[in-house]
Amino acid sequence: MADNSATEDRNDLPNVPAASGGRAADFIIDHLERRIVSGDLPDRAPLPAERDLMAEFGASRTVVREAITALSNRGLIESRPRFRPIVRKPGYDTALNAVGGIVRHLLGEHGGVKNLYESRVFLERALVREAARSAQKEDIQNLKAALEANKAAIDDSERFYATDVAFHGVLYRIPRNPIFPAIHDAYTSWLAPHWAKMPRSPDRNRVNYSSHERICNAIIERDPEMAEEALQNHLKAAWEYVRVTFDTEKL
Amino acid sequence: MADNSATEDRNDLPNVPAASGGRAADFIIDHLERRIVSGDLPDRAPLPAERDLMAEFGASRTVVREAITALSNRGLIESRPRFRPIVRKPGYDTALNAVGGIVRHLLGEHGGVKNLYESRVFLERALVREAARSAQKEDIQNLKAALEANKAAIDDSERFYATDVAFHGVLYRIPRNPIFPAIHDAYTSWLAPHWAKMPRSPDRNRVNYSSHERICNAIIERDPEMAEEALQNHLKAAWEYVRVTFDTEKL
DNA sequence: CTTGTTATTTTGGTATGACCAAATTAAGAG
DNA sequence: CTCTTAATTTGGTCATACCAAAATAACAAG
Repeated sequence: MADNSATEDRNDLPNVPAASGGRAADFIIDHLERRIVSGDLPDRAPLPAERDLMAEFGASRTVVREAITALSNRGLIESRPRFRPIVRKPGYDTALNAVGGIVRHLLGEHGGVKNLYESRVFLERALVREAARSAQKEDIQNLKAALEANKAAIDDSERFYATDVAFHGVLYRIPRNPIFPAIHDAYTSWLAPHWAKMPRSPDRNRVNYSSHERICNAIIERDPEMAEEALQNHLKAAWEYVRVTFDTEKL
Repeated sequence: MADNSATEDRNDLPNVPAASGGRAADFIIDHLERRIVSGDLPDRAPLPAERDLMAEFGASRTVVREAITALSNRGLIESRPRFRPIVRKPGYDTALNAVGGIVRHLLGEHGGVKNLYESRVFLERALVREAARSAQKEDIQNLKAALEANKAAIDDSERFYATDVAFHGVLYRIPRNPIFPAIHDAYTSWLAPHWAKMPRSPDRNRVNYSSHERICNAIIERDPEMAEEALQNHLKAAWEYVRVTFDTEKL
């Protein structure tokens, strides 16, 4: 029943005005985007079926489909191959996640990994400095707890890695700016493939743990300079370990 | 002439194996992605026509099109409405550019702008500190030049803004890590809409200029502490000016 | 032979309608 | 009330057709 009316509707109800420029999909994209961020389409809710959307917008499936893939690529919806797309309200993590693909490529060339890692060192140096300057009781608490967990995992390299990441994660949470934890997640996920190839051992873990301890102490003693130096040494040492895992190529 | 052969070909030449999972477009996406990063499809070259691509991959236009939009959303190709898509070899800038859409939304809610701005302040504090510690002659030179240009533009608020941005940009280039300039571009473009609404005047410019001068001097004198403080004051003052432009909403 | 104009042909944007296979849901058996 | 099994949605893909804007070829004028 909607078949013949479609061609007619276009003249009467320009539901999808060929918005700015001429792409009809853009209109749908915009509209859905708005409905998602406004919460009208709740997080984790399934997106309306494509056929429903084409009815709602008076557009062809082609266009609806295009809109959906666009939203998907932007991280606003999550679409597994044959399943109904799921609405994903964007967060800082989603944003950084969206660039994952490109970053992965960038890491493949030049000093990609090195650049990324150095930026991380740079940021964390500032973070520990900030921590030493203004960490709250709660932060110190978290730091100590993370350190403790780290210590307890020295003999289990896999668990050690997790607690290692968690320890650094505490640092990113101290400024209480949600952007930083998101960045931390991005760093760990992007660098993970390389870190995975790094040789691990209880011995090595012990060294890392003591570095963490040093950093933690410097923060507790409110010594930014020492904290920064401790962290820099820590990460520089770590770099030497990963570097060898891909020295076959350009470093 | 190609009409009837199409259906036949599918049985003989499965050019597009329903790759991993089931999305045919993924295959094309992967393939093109590879050809782009490998330089086979040179930067700024026009992408082959959709009809050619469907011939090459033995896929329908629908699929080819989907692949193209995906690549476009990932920032690997640039597609203006009715024009031939242009290949864009991804750089760090492309990556950050790809998240622009999401970020713009995040800025709309909560303390979005504040979070972003604070992260910027945080980063730049570290940058000036680093500059004071290890700026090279060339960097100082650039800094001075940028400062000079900034001074000369005090009476032209528009040009002043440009030179202001440029001055800060020099800071991001000092660590010689291409990630930082990209971040700078991202910051300025994301915050631009708010900055544009900020009241400007030669008086205000003069104040900003002298802040820049103070920062520059601290760097030249190799005083990280002073440089950091000068920058922090500078950006904090700027914040007060932008804050009023959107105090109607939640700050 | 360059430059400006006007047909032609490409090419991107959109719409239809049709299939298939996997998902989802409804119906029926145990 | 659970477990199967049919019936129906729904996403993925294809083929085809049109239109309008772009790109290009053809051609006229200076």
